[in-house]
Amino acid sequence: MADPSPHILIVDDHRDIRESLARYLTKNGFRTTVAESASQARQVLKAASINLVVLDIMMPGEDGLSLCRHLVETNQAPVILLTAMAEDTDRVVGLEIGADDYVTKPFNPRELLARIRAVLRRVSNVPKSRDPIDTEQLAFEGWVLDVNRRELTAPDGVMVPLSTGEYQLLVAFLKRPKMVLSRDQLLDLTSGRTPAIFDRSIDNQVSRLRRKIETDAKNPTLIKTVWGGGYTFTAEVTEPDG
Amino acid sequence: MADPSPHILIVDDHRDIRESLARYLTKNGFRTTVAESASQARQVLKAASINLVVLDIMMPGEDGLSLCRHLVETNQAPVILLTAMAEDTDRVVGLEIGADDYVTKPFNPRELLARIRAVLRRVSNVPKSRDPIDTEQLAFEGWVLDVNRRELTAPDGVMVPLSTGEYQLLVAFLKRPKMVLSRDQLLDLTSGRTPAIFDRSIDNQVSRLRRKIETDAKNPTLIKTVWGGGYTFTAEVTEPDG
DNA sequence: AAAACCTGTAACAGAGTGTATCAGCGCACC
DNA sequence: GGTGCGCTGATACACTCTGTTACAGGTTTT
Repeated sequence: MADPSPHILIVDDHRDIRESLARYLTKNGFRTTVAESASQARQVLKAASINLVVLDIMMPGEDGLSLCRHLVETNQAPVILLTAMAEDTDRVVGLEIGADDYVTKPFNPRELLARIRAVLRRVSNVPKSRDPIDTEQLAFEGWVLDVNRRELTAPDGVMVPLSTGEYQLLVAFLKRPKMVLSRDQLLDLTSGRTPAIFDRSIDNQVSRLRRKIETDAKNPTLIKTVWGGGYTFTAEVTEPDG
Repeated sequence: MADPSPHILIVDDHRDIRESLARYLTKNGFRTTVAESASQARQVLKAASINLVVLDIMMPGEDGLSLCRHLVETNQAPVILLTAMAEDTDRVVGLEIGADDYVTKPFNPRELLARIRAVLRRVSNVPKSRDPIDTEQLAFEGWVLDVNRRELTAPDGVMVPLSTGEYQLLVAFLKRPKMVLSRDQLLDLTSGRTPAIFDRSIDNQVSRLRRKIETDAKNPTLIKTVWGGGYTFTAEVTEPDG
């Protein structure tokens, strides 16, 4: 499969903007998908592999900034924000949150196109400089996590492959060592799912991850349970390469 | 709650940047304090122990560079400079003065986060806070409490796992050795609950903790009952690591 | 000495947690 | 386009944790 065209997700509650923008981008060689709300966008992001999100800040329901924050934190895709007004506040907040660029409405579609290309060029050129978690490796207690290969090397040299879910869970822990993370937080960080009432999936993933990284699963030392609170990753996290 | 995270001081005259940055860093596990001017920053530096300063160069009143020079000369804390424009001059001057790194606005907060971590790693003199509970371990009468792992090692080398409640209770005692703590105080310190009238939960937790750490539960030597007053932790608490 | 109060802890119940098991789903591989 | 396999969420059940209650002491007050 040789370099398919980038897939852009357009999130805007205005039908006009969504569709004309989609048409314009498609005509310029991108694949596009549209969503009219943040929740719909989350659906799409789960189902399809998205290379970039064009996101309206002002939307009914969940705010664009909130979705943006989620995308950045989970490192799912670069984001270009659409702001209704040229408000410096929005711009600053957006960039602080981690959006890659922003465009003020009404915008020239050619300008947006240029910025999309610029962001895609930037992230493909420097895909590893975005966050320490994206860089080479992480280590804790003698373990080494190869972020690219998604596998662990134990202190005794044994290699442990991780499933996608286990990897995401471990990364969520490594990003926030020594913090107590509730099941809802972890669910959001790993899959972006909305927590159901009787959702024990995080418990299960923790159990599976423990089985792989704890020497004694009955007395876990790395992932501690905080009764009534969630879980904590207790080890010191370092970057052996820098 | 143990909080061993580095303490970052953010100095910027723009409220937006100050606060969103503080929020972002806090969410990523740092303690933060903000200051809107160099003079305010000097106040903070006198009062609190700061591990790193994020400092805007362009500010009304005393210049950021001037404060930076002062910090470097007195060796108080590493500095990361925020420069409004990608001006090479500023960069050179800043680094010559002795700043540890610099970031140009508008900046990606994740980049700043990465640089903060890099600088902290480099100086690696992240001093332990003065609060003994923030350190890795505590010891009393031959016992060693591993704060991160939330477990005890008895003088004879036997490991004793603690439940969350027992751990919190023990920490509450260790933080205030030789003080008489009422049940209400302990309840607040451990769970933050409002004391009910016939609340015997602390009695029970004390009983359970005694069963684990006292050699003779009938004649407790570590946790003494103060009749009509509460409980006291009597042992000397030390920090084996320093 | 009797009454009132305080404390220790066993016993219990309800909520929280670990994990075996299973079914559905996606995906690679014929 | 089947087919098999691994992954993941749901479910169930056993087990743990913790607040409540009850009761047997002990201590103080009257």
